[in-house]
Amino acid sequence: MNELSKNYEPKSVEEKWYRHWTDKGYFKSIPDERKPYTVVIPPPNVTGVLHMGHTLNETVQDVLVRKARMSGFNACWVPGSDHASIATEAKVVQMLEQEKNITKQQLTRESFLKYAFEWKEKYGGIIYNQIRKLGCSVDWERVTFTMDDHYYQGVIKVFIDLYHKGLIYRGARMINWDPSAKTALSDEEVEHREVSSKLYYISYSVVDSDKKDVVVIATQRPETIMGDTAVCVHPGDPRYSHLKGKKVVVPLVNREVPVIFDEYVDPEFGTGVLKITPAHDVNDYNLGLKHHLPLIDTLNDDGTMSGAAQIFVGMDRFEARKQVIAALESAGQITKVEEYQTRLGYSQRTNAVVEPKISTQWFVKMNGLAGKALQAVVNGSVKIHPEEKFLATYKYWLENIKDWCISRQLWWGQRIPAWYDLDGKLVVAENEQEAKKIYREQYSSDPIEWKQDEDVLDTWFSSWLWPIEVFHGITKPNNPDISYYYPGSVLVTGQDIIFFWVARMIMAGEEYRQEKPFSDVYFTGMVRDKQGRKMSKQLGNSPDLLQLIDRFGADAVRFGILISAPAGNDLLFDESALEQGRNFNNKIWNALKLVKLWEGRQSTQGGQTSSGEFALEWFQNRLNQVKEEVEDLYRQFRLSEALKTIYSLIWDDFCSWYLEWIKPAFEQPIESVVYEKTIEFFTELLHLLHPFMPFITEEIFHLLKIRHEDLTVKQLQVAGVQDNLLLAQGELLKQTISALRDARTRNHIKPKDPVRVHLITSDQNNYTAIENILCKQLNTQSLEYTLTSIPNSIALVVGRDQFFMESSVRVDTTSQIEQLEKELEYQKGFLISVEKKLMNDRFVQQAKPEVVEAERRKKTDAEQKIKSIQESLASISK
RNA sequence: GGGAGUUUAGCUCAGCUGGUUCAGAGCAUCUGCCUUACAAGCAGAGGGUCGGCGGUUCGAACCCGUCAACUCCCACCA
Repeated sequence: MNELSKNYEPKSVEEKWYRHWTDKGYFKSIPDERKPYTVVIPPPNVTGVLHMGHTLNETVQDVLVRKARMSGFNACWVPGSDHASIATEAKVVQMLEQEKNITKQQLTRESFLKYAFEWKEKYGGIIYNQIRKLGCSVDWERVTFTMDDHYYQGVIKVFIDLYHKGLIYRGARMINWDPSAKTALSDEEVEHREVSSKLYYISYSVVDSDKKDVVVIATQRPETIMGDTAVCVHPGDPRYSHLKGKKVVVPLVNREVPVIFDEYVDPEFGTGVLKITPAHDVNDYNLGLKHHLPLIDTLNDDGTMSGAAQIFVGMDRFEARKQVIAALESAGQITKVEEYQTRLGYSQRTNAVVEPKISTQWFVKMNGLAGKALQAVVNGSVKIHPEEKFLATYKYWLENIKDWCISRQLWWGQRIPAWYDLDGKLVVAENEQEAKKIYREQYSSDPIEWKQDEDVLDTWFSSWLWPIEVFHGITKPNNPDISYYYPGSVLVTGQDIIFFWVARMIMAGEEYRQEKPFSDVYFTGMVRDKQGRKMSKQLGNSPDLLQLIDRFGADAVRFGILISAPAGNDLLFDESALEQGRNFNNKIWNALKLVKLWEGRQSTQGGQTSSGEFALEWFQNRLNQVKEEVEDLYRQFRLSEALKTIYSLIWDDFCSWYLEWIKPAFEQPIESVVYEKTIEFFTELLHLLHPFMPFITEEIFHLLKIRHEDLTVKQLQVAGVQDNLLLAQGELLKQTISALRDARTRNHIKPKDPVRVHLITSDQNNYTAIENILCKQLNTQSLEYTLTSIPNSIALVVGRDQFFMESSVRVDTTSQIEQLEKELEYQKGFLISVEKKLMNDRFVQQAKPEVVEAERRKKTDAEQKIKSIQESLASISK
């Protein structure tokens, strides 16, 4: 036997096994006669590196996929990455400015895209390397990027299809404008945050009034007054009834605008007068439509004041606000300023304050699509975990959905396949030639100043096809892969993208495959730091995954993140969980070292047969029990529970109890039956743990003995039946050992000090099988049965039996009496409560028979125990 | 304004369809151990009236009501 290192060293092990697995093609999947288990990775954005949220998601997926693979499924996990249009474009622009001093305006579309693809290669590579280091069993031959040629074509195809179905339209609407990225955003890309602001009261003078009459309006955004085209009051507001038919003058620009009346206005708020800026507020826009007001767009695309504003042209809107306030103040037109809490919309990607703006964009009609996606979840065809938490949210969103703005004024993404002529006549087609052909057919002439739409599609307009197009299901709807792998099994993702992505994938699935994209959705929570804060670069609390793997090993990282992650709840990331994982690795490693000591040192006839037998049978049953529990936990997607269960089976039951029970004395041989069985148990434990910690389990699997197979693809055996009596006996044995050890500690008897153990029991047979184990664990020569109590000994009661521990160390009976009395009191109280129950007729009649039976057992048990304790007490007091 | 969730040991959380030998785990704390697998360890211990109040029930951490605190999501009141 070669020397095993003191501690487990993950680095070389992990590298070695990952290469071996991929060399053997274990993670590769092709359709066959087995049932598929399909998982598509939520493609990480190619904007950077994986963070802890990804780590959690990938780990969960890998556990499920590996478990499925070992359970006989044809497991297929598709890796990939997302072009993340706006996020990546913003990063590339930033990089170009900082590193190369190039602005986007200086570049052509083509040269910009070249830089963007270089970026994608670099960061995509980093991400894939991280996935690999983490041990994810993805099929590397299926790597997909959302801008791959086929994928690009698929997206275009869907756009054209929806356009022809009348589900995509183009029009001028009020949209969310990101002045930093200079693009439209969907509603979902806007994050609302509470901020302190001020409410300014501004007086507008009334035209043609005899007296110098004014109306005062309240606004948070004084800089928009240049875009005012009316002021509005409630028709029933007596304070303003005299304004009917009047006009007021917008300050600074001195434009006359009408006073209009609408019940939308809340007379209670502010002064009860609302200024109307239809171009820069959704409500004002709607009122403007209703009352046929003109639009004055006072903002440029970059958020500076436009020529239409007349004043402060070219100045950023926030600076303009200050200037407007100053100007109004010096004109004496600000009557009051109030502190005000409000909610502002921020761009999810650039963090710029979003401006409502009228713009011509492309939209998807959502009603029909949403209905199907709602149905799929409501009728249980797609199951959400944890359901209770997300079902209501999901339903509400789909029932109140608005049309989806899908065009983005960016370069990085699928370019909208629409062509316009000089007059704006448009044709949607796969390519320019096709478009031209259609144009000629429609208008019987060649288009003049023919141009393709400059915009690209929202990233999510490509992501929603992910479960289909990774198998080329859009571009080749009848190919063997899509028919075999679709629909997928489970989608594992963060709850933050339930609307962005999950709901829309279900829509696309129903629309293009007439079937859900997956059966289960497992939502992971958000990973926060120890103090509950979000992980962010600014706080510096987002650890680097590769560094963590380097320090703790991939298995420990997987263990740590998973053990603290109950489904759907946020988890607080703490390195101590990773340490726990690393320690667990060592524990297993050391168990291996122990077992290896016995290699080649077996005897066929040992002296500990009966005990050995008990230990073997007990552990076999315990193993069966846990296997069943774990299987059930998998079904419920309660992975952290499953891991905890296996952890304690290995650490406590296997290492602390079983191995100690069968461990031969120093330098003594082990009985060969016991040895063989132990190897078998160990192997089964590794097998159980493998989905969670693949590297160390594979390594030890091979170190334990020569194998002709690999654990990664070894099929799991179903659990055998369990003998509950034997399991109970095992528990009693543990309890007895602990109680006697406790007595030792309390009486300051060192583990090395020999003791004599006597006991009074009504059933000596209970002890024959475990006698040797007990003696070994208690460091005593033998177990001596007695009928009477032993004076000057430590008396204690375990189960129903009385134990007496004799030692050369002087025994302090007071503490012993105290403890027994405490125990007695508890048992008496317990007995009373049980008796009360049993004397209650309603309980006896109404409770389930098993429950009543259990209570009866508890009663006799308690009575026995009380009797034993009393006897022990009497013997001590003597 | 609407909706959802959380509240159990010092900390982070388990506790499945209500049944006191289930109030539990990990970490932290304390005590004793370098006992030839493991000090990243071993053997023990302490610690909670399960957010407050009320109810249903023979019986509630678990069901219902209510109050309080916290968190998240959604929403166009300037």
